[in-house]
Amino acid sequence: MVGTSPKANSKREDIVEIASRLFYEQGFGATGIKQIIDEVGIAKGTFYSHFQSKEELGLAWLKARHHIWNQWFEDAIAGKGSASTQLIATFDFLASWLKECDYRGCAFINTMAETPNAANPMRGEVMSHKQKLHERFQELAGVHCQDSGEAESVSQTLGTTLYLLFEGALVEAQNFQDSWPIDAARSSAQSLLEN
Amino acid sequence: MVGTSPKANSKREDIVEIASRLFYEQGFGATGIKQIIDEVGIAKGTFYSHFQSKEELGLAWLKARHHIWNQWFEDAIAGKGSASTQLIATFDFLASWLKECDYRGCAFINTMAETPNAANPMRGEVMSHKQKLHERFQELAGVHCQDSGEAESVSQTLGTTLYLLFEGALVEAQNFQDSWPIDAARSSAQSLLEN
DNA sequence: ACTAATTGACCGACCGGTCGGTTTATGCGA
DNA sequence: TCGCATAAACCGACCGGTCGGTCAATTAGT
Repeated sequence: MVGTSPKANSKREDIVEIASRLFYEQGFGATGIKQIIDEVGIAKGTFYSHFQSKEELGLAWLKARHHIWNQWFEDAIAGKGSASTQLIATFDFLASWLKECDYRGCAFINTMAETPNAANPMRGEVMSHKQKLHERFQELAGVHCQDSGEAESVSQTLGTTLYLLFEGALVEAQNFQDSWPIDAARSSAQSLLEN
Repeated sequence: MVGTSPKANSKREDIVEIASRLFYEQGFGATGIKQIIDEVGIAKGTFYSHFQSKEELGLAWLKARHHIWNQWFEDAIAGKGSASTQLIATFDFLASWLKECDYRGCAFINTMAETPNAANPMRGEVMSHKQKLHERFQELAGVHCQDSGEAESVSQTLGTTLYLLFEGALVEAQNFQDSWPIDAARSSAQSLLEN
């Protein structure tokens, strides 16, 4: 065989895939290496031949999570018509995603919560992820303001406000284990978007 | 002496006080009993004569935190004039509090993040705290709407929107380790309050 | 036969929690 | 005021288990 037939996951990918699920469901700190290697079906030493440390695996998790989550986000708003329709669709996406994950919340926010040390590299991944999401909201708001003839300065403010509502709804849905905050945020967003 | 002169803290209060600081700064899961008793200056057995378990101490922490934080909140908005002025003052309070705690964020949100098990009693404390804060925002919004002759149905929506902005700003200030989200939320709130 | 990958026993440190023993405080009869 | 019994508070060694991480030995692939 040249190159292994059905392109099975590499062992490193297996580790990241399984660790990602456990880190998200249980938290990074609460998940031990033992559980990860048991579920992957490898020995401790094999794991440490792929990763220098648990933290390196944590970084790989967050990097992968960033891409997967962004994909979900973009898929959910793609081809939804106008920018304002897309912005509203982000709240529908939020509701269906959080319901599916049983209101476990955002991997990045949860990780930041258990990472008080400013020097922890995982913090950088959180900030970078949120930075890009914020920019995406501003981009969508920018298109909306162009569509409706608003000033550019307004779009910055609007994008940030919608982003804060999105994040607020996300964390409150987790706190209350219910989607009512998302419904409320969606309504607020609708009011903000109709001039 | 009748009743011990300067009314020194009871040992149980000492434990809660010190544990509260450590739980908040480092996280509940990341803080060990050992560190708590060392800093209080008591032995393990003494601790377990005051608390059945670490979780019971965690509950005592959150209950105490609820009262202390509410006090901060109320003190910061008391005597600020109209309800709309008070609502804006909540964002000023948010900014000064988060700066003071070095953007460690909300003890309840952080605890929820590291508590995926739905049966964990600490979750109830989080939900109860946030429920009351949400109600407080709705109450303030209700007064504002009365002042400005708005309908009652609007005040519910307004209170929830401001609450979501408040919480969103709180968690994003933590993510970015900066107060710009609070400034942005304050501006949004101001727009929402001037009809 | 040689190399690369994999193994799991093992390391010291720490986890939450228990328990038998010791110290300290109190009450009381004399 | 003293001696003593009782009880409450406190102590820290110790429990089994888990933590992240290492490494010499073994296996598998070529």
